[in-house]
Formats: sequence, structure tokens, C-alpha cells
Amino acid sequence: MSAASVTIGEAARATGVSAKMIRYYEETGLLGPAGRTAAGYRVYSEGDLHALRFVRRARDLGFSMREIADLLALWQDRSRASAAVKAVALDHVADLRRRIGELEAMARTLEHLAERCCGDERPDCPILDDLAGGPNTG
Amino acid sequence: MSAASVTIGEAARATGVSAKMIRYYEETGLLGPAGRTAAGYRVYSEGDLHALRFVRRARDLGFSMREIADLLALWQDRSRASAAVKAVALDHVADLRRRIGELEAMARTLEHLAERCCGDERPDCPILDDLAGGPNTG
DNA sequence: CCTTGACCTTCCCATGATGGGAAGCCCCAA
DNA sequence: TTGGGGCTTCCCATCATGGGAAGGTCAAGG
Repeated sequence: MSAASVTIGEAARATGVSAKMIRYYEETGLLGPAGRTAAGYRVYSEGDLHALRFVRRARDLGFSMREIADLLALWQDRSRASAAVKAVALDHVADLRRRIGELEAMARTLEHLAERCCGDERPDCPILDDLAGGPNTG
Repeated sequence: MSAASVTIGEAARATGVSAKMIRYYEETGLLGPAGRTAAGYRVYSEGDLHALRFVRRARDLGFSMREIADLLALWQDRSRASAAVKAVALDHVADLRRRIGELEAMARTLEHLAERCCGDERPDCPILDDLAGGPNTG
């Protein structure tokens, strides 16, 4: 029913992907070239919007464009093995967990240092001491 | 004693900051201009190396260059209030915690989806279903 | 003295995903 | 016909980092 062709602005509003990014995805080959009106305006079908929402959701989950390209290919391949999809997802989870670990270590270190910093008008500061001397100082 | 002037390559090895980044820090004003030999080679004193190690440590803790500029200024200001340093540190911790939360949410969502994906040779895949239909599907 | 190789200099380009903005064309409604 | 808003392409910026080219410099060894 609603297979109307919409312009890039309407597609952006309908999918939450900015017009800028829609053009970028096309330019980099993540998405195929959009249809065009006689005047050169891009047009998007309901199927195109579906793909855009797919990309949007994957971005929200932190997948890189490279990974999204893989996921899109799997999505469009009716005979894919779910194992392939799961592998991409779990690789990404491992990456997320690694990054979380790194940020956690930073946060904990800083929290420890901040705890020991009285935080008043005096200049003495274990935080600066650590930065100046590295973790092995003292 | 060891106040020898070293070249940028030696400074890089001594501090763990690449020569590229040392030049970049100078170019952007994070660090003052390095001394130069008659031939135009940059030279670094023991004090310069100390500042480079400070920057390196701060980068390891995830501070942005903007924040590091603030921290360097505080470090060099003998009359700073430790409260100012603590504020910068705690702002950064809050930022780290926010990012950790975002990554955690992504990881948990994907883990839930992956759990429900049998991950065999069959094409049915709740992960793709979620991406295609969004979190409200089903 | 000259060569060789390691090092230094500056300059340009790329990353990944995104936004800003300018110049110019197009379309619809009044 | 005019005005305003939307579309096009093109260029630039972000943030921190690396790669590489073209050319100058320095120290060691023949």
C-alpha cells in the first residue's frame, strides 16, 4: 500500500537517519544507488526505508559500517546460516566488552585518585602527582 | 644531571609518545614550541620529557586533548586549588561512566538476541529480525 | 672526501561517522 | 511570477592518529 516514493528529507524523517548520512551510505556503497527523478532528486521506496531502518538500528547497537555491510548482505541472503549472523554479533559483543573494560579501568583509576584528593583550595593533589610521575610514583 | 637535549626520536622512545604526536601536540599548542638545533632539529630537555610523560599518562586515562591542556595548565600553576583538578577528573569520570553505560546497553541487547539465536546452518535468526523490525517487533 | 644509512624536516592524505555551510537548481503554492 | 523550502554537489571540520613522499642533516666508515 504505502510503497510511495519519498524524497530524501522524508526518508530521513521516517527512519531517523539524517539526509547527510543517507547520501554518505550511498556514496560509500553501504546502500545501493537510490532511484532518481527526472530532475535528479533521490527517491526512496518502502523497501529502501526498511533497509535504512535496519542500518539505523545496527548503528544504535554500535556496529561499524563494515559490520553493517556484512549484516545487510546476510539479511538479504535468504539462505544464510544463522551461525554467520551470530558470529558477527558475538564478535561485536566481544569488542564492546573489551572497550568497556578499558573505560572501566580508566574510571576506577581516576576514582581512586580523586578519593585521595581533598579537593579544596590547597595545591597538593594526588591526581596531578600521578599524572606527573606515573603510576609507580610514591 | 641527565638534562641532556635529545632529538624527537629519542624523546619518543623515552616517553612512549610517537614523534608524529609530539609534533602534533606542538602544532596545536598543547605543548610549547620545542627548542631547535642550528639545522632545525627539535631538541627536548628533561623537563620537556616530563611534560610528554604527563600527556601520555593523561591520554592513557582517556582525557581529551582539551582536558589535558587544562590539566597541564593546572600542573604548571603552583598555586592551583586541588579542587579544580578534582573537578576536571570527576567530570571525566562521569563521561567515562556515561559511555560505559551506553556500551553496556548495546552489549546486553546483543547478548540477549544472540542467546535466542540457535546459530546453526538454518536461516532463521532473531538478531536479523530485530535489526529488520526494530525492538518493538514480535 | 664521498657514500651510506639512519634520522630529521615539512607537507599532504587517510581513517570513521558525522555535521555545517555555500552555490545553484527545482518544485509548489499564492 | 515570485518566494520559500527542499534538493543537488562540493568543500571543510571534527578527534587523535598513522602513512608516506621529497628533501635536508649527521655520523661512521671506506
